Amino acid sequence: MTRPSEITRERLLNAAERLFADRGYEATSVRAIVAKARVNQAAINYHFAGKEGLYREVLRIAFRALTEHQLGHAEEAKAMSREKVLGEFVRHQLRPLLARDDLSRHIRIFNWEAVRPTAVFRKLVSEEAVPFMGLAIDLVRRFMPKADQPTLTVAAIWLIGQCSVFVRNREQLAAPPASLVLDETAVERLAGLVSRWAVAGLAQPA
Amino acid sequence: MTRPSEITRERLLNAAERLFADRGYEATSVRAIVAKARVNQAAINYHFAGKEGLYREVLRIAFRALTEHQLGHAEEAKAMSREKVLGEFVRHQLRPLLARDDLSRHIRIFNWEAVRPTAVFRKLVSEEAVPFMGLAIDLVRRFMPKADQPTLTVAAIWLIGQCSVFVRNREQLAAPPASLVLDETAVERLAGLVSRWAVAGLAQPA
DNA sequence: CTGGAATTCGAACGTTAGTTTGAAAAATGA
DNA sequence: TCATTTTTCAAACTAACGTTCGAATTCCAG
Repeated sequence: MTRPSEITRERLLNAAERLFADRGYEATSVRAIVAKARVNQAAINYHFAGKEGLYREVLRIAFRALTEHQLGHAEEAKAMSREKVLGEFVRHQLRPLLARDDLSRHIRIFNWEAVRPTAVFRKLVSEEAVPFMGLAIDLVRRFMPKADQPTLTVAAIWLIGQCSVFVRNREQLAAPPASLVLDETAVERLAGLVSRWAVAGLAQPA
Repeated sequence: MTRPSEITRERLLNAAERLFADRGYEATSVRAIVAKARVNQAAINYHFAGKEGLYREVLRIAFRALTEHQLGHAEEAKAMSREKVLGEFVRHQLRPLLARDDLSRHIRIFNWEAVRPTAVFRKLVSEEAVPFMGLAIDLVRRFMPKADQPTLTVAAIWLIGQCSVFVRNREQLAAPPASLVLDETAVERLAGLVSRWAVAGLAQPA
């Protein structure tokens, strides 16, 4: 195999990521992707052996980017106070409320998967989610050192959920009756509130 | 208008609710609904003026059922301790983890809407969610009587999110790496944990 | 009964879906 | 440069989608 032209591949991945994040896998058509990527209709089948193959590749990229970002700060976190680490964790989780960047797109793709997981996603998570869960468990363990493993697992998921409810329902929360304003200062204040509540919950006497 | 035959309507609503809950609006085909309901292909258009009209009706029914259940206990809740009310609230929210009943289906339909809200859903929520939000705000107010309205709103959403992360990700949490067991005793224990954490978070000194 | 409205039915409509095809074009290594 | 491979392209394919249609049937008040 000679050196292939990667431009088409890259354009497809970029366009597909945005469309999958916005509309989910099913509602995104191959024609919409190739139009946005400005490549030929048959390009997806040629480069990814079909729509599903393209989606698998997008999922892989999103997952790697997300966990790498989290795991990248694992070392320096050990030197910080547990409250500080938790605050950073919460702030990072709430970031998609503000920006419509890569991180936000990746999380939105996973939101779709939370409703009805695809087979390819299930496989990906079971293979690659272990280190990320380990990170969250290490964090909550600093608040409840005597808890057993199942409780720590539940606590880690619970912590993640503190933020995801705001991220996931962002659109509805901005509308009545909640009418949340989600500018920079509001998100900062929100991060502070959630952090304090989470700390109080985790740090309580057993 | 003479007395119409309601059987077809009822069968359509029942079949559609199940399919919408399982696959979401887009991925559910009209042909799948009429096959499950064992009625004619054209029945949806005749009775509901199209797929969207049927979905609107399903949403209305689900929303009414969900909020009526919550609002039905509003009166007796006033006489209970705030911790007891919150415990009941959490337990009720976690119920879909166990049973695949009406409640579970309704929540799954709303989960789909959380990812990409349809216009009809947005309208429904903005019109009918006010009393439910008021209920949750009343509950958290008993823990933070001095908080202002925006903080109460955030706290109410936060409380709802304590449970929804488990409900929404039920399928993934049962698989590795979390590997949560979700039988009756486990859910009961989970409800206890979440309740205590939520109480600790809300009741902390400002 | 019976006549008119309500409802059901099977077939077809026009569109869009994902994929396949084979020729044209571009890129590559000798 | 040239022979070969890799990549692009426009067009067409089959299948499924939501909806429409007119005839057939069922229902019910008079």
